[in-house]
Amino acid sequence: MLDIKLIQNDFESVAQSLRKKKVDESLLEELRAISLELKSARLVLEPLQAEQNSKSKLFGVYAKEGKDVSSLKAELSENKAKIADATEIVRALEEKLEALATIIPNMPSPLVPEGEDENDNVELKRVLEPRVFSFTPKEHWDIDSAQNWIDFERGVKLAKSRFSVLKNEAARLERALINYMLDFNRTRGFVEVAVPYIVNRETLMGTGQLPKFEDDLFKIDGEELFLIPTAEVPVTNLFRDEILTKEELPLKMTAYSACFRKEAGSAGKDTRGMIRQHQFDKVELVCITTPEQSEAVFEEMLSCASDLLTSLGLPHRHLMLCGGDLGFSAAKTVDLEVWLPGQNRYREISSVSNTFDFQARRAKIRFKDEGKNRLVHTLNGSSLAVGRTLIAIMENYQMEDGTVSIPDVLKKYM
RNA sequence: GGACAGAUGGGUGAGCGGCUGAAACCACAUCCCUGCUAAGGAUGCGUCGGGGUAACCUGACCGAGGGUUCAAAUCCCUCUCUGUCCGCCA
Repeated sequence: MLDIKLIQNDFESVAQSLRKKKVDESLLEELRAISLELKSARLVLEPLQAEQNSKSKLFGVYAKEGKDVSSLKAELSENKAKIADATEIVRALEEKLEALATIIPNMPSPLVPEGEDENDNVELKRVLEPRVFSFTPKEHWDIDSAQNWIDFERGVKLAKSRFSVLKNEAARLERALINYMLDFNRTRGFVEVAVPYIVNRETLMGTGQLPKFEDDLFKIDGEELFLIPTAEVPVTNLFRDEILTKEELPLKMTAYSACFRKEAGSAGKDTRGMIRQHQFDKVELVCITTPEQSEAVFEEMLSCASDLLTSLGLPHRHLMLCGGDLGFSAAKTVDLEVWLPGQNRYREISSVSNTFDFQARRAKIRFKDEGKNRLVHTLNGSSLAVGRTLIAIMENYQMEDGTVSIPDVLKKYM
């Protein structure tokens, strides 16, 4: 959620910033109008409440002293009706404000480049040279070994399209990758946590998936519960409604989880292979920091994910997302794209974002700083999407004879 | 799923329909003492918001939402969650 006060006091800078993200300015204008209306409506209500409070206290005193209270009682009853009207006005405005404030995305950081979509993202750097093949590398589903590793048809039989089954080395590689990534992150100071895969509405509001993106989530029938689209949701919300101490920050956490996404907007995209599934495994990084720490921690997370790819021998590049491609909650995002020789292109495998205080304001995560409560910054990043890492290994480590070799660092995990 | 009990500030935990935003203790912060010493003493200390340069004034909040009342943490209703016992089950 954006800072309503900032919208009231410095509308132009908020509007300017959100233009980068292609936000409809009329929404913002409306939000400001309602917030100001609400302010004046409260100015009507509160003196009435103050009057009611003080006179009700008097009532008690009079009654004890045996004085006549009938005229006072009449006044109070009359005032009570006024309060009811004023309260209704305030309540309705609060509801409107809430509805609007929760669907407006975060402001991009000033460092975020202008741009419409993914074509305007800015490449920051490339790490590792793609391997030169003496044969034409195949896409992962065409590699001979894959016939024995991934069963797409039976995944569909069990659930529906965009589900698959891993077998043999692929199943073991998946498990090895998860363990390797968690251990790697632990050496970088991230504390491992294991969290629920099903969460409630408040939790999803906290990180920004709700109310706007309910269509992207799998909802449990008959319950107000949803399958998590990423471990970012439960891990960040661990501290919802809490006031932390400055000393315990930054909190650096890592979690493995399965992730569930409806992929509502991507019909027909990546239908072949394992790139885009309804269920996938991911190891996530989540950090909670003071505003002063967040930029440095962002860099730590980014290098953690990038070094992980490097340690696996996977060529990749860093992309700074432009305003138009930035997610709802993010102020700044750097994507890591891994080289897929079979597809002959880079594909997203990790995304590291700083949301500044956007999620913290929604989730009410604060810390005590010299007696004052301040909002924390929250950051999240994948490290890495496990299924895509598996694909990347298959395509980058494929041999001419159709087998796949295993990166050295993973051998002890297999 | 059935029966009962409970939900109060960072924690434990009092709370009679008005004098309670809330005792006490712990934790924490600042200061004092250093002949009660792994101690003693003083003061401060909930959250969010409005007004004011400031001292300060003021509204809401005691799981959530309704209701009764001039007045509700306190009474009534609904819901959620937690605990205990029973049932079921990894």
